[in-house]
Amino acid sequence: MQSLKSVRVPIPDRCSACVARKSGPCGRVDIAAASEIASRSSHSTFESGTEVLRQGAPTDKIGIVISGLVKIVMLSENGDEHVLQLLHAGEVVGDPFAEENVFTWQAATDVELCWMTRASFETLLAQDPSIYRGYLGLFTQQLQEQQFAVALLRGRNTLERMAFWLWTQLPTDAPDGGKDATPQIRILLSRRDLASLLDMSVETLCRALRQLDDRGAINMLAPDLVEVTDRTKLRLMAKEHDESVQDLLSETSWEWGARMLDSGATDPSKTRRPARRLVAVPPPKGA
Amino acid sequence: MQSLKSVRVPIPDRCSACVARKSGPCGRVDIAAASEIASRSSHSTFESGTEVLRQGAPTDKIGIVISGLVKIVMLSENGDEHVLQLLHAGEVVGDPFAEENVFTWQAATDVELCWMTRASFETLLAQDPSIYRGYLGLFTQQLQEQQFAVALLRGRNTLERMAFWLWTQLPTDAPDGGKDATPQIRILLSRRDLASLLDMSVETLCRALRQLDDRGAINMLAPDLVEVTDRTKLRLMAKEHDESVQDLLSETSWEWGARMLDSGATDPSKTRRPARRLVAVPPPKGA
DNA sequence: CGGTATTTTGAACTATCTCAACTGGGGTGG
DNA sequence: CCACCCCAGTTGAGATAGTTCAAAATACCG
Repeated sequence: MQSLKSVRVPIPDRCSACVARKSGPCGRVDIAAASEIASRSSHSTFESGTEVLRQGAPTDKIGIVISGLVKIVMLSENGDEHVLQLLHAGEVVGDPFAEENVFTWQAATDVELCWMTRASFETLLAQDPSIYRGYLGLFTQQLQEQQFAVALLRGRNTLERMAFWLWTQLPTDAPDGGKDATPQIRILLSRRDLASLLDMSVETLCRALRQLDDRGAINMLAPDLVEVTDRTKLRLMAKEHDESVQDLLSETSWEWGARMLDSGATDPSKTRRPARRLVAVPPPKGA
Repeated sequence: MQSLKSVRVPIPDRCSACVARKSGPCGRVDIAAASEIASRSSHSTFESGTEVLRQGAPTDKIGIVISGLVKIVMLSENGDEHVLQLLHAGEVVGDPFAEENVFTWQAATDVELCWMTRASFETLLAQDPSIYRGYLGLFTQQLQEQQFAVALLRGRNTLERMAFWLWTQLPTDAPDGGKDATPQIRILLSRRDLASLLDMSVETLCRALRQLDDRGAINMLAPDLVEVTDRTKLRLMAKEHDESVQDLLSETSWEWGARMLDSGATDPSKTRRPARRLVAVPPPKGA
């Protein structure tokens, strides 16, 4: 609806600088398709806290995050909400293959989105096969992120989850540039949202942060600004032994296959949840 | 490698009775493609507890469950395992789009699988576009199941999770056939696996079952056989108010869009985890 | 049948939640 | 400009769901 009247023009201004061309789906399709997308999409903004798509509503459109943070929320019958996942710039809002939204998408900060109707999307998909590939990638990514969200919660206590989350928020770049520089993390989410994402109460979240501070892993400069004073300590407190995982997480790209957790020690003797103890050494009873 | 030498023969015996033709991916492709699949695939069996695909290993093949139960397991560094999901007949083992397996797949019972190398699979995909569609469906399904697994754990205490899981295991058919017949559920999983799936300790799992029995929702006929004496009570104890959800879960089909939880009451005032309280009524302090 | 593995029960312990009170910044209006 | 309120964040203390450890009961299996 903007000022685009031509068909198959070169990519319009709106898109040329867009994140979706770099890391998002638009970067994976050819020029013609990209300009098709451009002509069928439009931008809009949402204030922090606003509902973007509602659970149970028919899936009539999908969007790409241009800026800000979108949270995926599950509403339960009794009216409370569980934040399941966060979406960053370049990621997709809505589930294009479902008939009805399974979850609610809400703006976690002020958000700018690029919209497309589902009908347009499907037409496009039928027209241009190059989009298929981008699509599969899209899906792979969503699946992986969900898997990651699960991995975040399973087998870690509150402190570990907090540490782990901070660990994932660390800027990925600087093993060389700022080796001993202490990186800072700005927490965009409210305590409530973050607590919900990490599946703990707000109070416990505070205490976890405090403890990380007390133990010297971080330094709280302001409620929403954390300085990571000891990367290694943070990683250890996150029960994260594999240095490489954090890098993986920051790649929001289509490429990141399914590497992720690696290791390999498969002790076939125990499948359990708690994982408080390092390894279950059967107590040498008789001896 | 079996005794198939012809190309494009009609579907071989091995496939004609296969579950994958009904509910699985093979049912969604045309005859030619199906026979291609048949010629490129082969069966094998795994004993209960055996590893089918290993976390971290390159994704060289994928499979379809013919019979038995396969569990998706996440291994953590410290050596313990978390069961994330179960796969039934007709569902897909392995992640065809990832370079490396993110998780481990293990036989939860004795299992029969239909294998195909990833290379074969990709060739096939390139050859026959009808497969694409089935594939997207496949992915959608996997995504949804993961979402469901999350929904299972979030916002429910141990008893509710136990009840909810049993609820999902109820046979879907009988609103008419066996209205007041008390359905029985055979628990194929070991206590340990089930506990891990539901993210609780084995002991807590036992106690939850006991409590469901004591309160009259179920009747434990044997450790692995549960009789559901009161469907409604079970549903209520599962904090599941929507009657239809259970049906959805049993549809292992490609069709099941993204219906699932519905309701709609969005109280924008609270985003939290615990959900013990029904609705957060702000205490009328002054009045 | 005896031995081993699984499931179940019991009782102490603890991580996390809940409730309640306190803090501090930011706006508003007098 | 100050007094006030309001809200998000923080801290404290008691309550509790769920874990852990240990032991008994039951099922499984050659």
